[in-house]
Amino acid sequence: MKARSHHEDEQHLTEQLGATGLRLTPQRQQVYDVLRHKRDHPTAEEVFIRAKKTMPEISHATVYNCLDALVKSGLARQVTLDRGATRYCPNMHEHGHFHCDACGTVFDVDLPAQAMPLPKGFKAEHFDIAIHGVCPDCDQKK
Amino acid sequence: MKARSHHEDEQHLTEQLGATGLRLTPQRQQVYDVLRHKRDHPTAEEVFIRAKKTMPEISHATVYNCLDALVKSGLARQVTLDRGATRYCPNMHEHGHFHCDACGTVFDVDLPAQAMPLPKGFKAEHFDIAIHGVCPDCDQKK
DNA sequence: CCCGCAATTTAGAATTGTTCTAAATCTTGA
DNA sequence: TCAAGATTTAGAACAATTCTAAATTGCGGG
Repeated sequence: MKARSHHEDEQHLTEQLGATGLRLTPQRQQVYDVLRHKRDHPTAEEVFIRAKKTMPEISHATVYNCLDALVKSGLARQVTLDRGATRYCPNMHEHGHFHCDACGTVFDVDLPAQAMPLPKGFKAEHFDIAIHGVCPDCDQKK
Repeated sequence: MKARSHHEDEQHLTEQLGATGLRLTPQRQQVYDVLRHKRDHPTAEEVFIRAKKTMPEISHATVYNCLDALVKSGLARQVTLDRGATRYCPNMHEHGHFHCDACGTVFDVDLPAQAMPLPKGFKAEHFDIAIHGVCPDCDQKK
């Protein structure tokens, strides 16, 4: 994981958002910071709660707006598992998500960069790989 | 796709449910029939509407219960894409789901049976592969 | 064959997650 | 400085799912 200075970070955000026709606002900065600060795949609600700690006036709708903006600009990914709330992940490196059925934790897992062969004519834009199972910790505790 | 007689079908259902400690009820049969009849990855709501055509008294909660029962027993799979409602798929053959961003259709796509290497200690139970892109039809129309 | 228990279903309320609305605020470029 | 467009806000509205308590069903034992 390459570290990035605050300034570089801001510039990166501005660029990526700009390319999608969006602005960098304090709220979007804040939501992005929340995602980067604790990469535990929080739900929109969790992001809302964390963001409020340093930006108490931020609203629910804004968090959804910001998350959507980040996703559209390629700064974050949605992670959907089961029927629960959608989670968000700022790791844009190619990876999948391992969900531990015992403790609920979601882990990023590297994937072999393999071409996924699709039937003729299908144009893939994006892959989402979710794996369900038991993580090492929970497996041992059994 | 191997055809199955109604009788064989019922026996298969009874067995699979039984192995999970569940009974085969008329409602579960009906929900399963709905899934098998039109394999377009319906949401719980859509299953509810279709099931009511031949079983008008069936309730919302029962449809969720039946779908859960089928999933637990390995007779159907959940398909979660984006933030929308969860969809259901009676195809238990190993496959992934291609979602066309243009027309919204969900296609079953065969996957190469490849071992997905996981970090040490992780025990995988189940893989879910979702692919976003454009289907051949929509790609041509552009 | 009937009984009682546990599983299941039911209607509807409650909860949770997400989107919408209209008004206020902020930017940006002319 | 101003107008136009983007963004944020609070709260209502909507959608998806789960819960609840009561009624029904169906199997195993007597």
